[in-house]
Amino acid sequence: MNKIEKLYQKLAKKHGKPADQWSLWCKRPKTINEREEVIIGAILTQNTNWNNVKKAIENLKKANCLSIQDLCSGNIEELIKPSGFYRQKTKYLFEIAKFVIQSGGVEKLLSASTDELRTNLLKLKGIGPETADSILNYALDKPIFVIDAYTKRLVEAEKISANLSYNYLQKLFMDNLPTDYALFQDFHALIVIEGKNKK
DNA sequence: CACCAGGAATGTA
DNA sequence: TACATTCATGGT
Repeated sequence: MNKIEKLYQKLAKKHGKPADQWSLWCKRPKTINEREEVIIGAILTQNTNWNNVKKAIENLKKANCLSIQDLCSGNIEELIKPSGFYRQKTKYLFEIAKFVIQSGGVEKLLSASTDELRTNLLKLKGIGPETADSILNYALDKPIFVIDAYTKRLVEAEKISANLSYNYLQKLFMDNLPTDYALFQDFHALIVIEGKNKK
């Protein structure tokens, strides 16, 4: 067993099943609506505490705007204010909503080529590597490993690698794990839980 | 009151 | 390629 697999075993044993938001993000299978909620959450959580994102999602839900279609019909800017950066995030949400609709909906994206989809997502304003990969892995069940600030901190702390660049770490994790979207979902969730846990 | 959270775009050198 | 700055709210 390599270092990455050992790390997973360690975290899985320590934390068990992911809770909180992760109970939705790691749910299998997900409904279309749940997948859309994950996409929206992936934008809202950019550099933002999940606690604030929850408020924004709750507001969207109450206003019946928590879906790709309904997103476009409400006063999103007011609703998502608690998640911060609300003006840009409003634009970003419209961008991704338009993209999903023009692609034929989430169900179409489920059968799309991962590489091609990733390239197209990265062309959208407001979608960088982490958000693209969160959407691919958590919303669309694609076998792509998400790298974030917690992953980098943990890799550094565990002295697994000195190179902390996004692409390098993503390849490192994916090369040392079986290609399994569900494993990737759980593992990344555990990394974040571990990071929050020891602060 | 200061700091920062599961990023990304933009500008500068 | 490598940094610095900006975007904004709410928790600690």
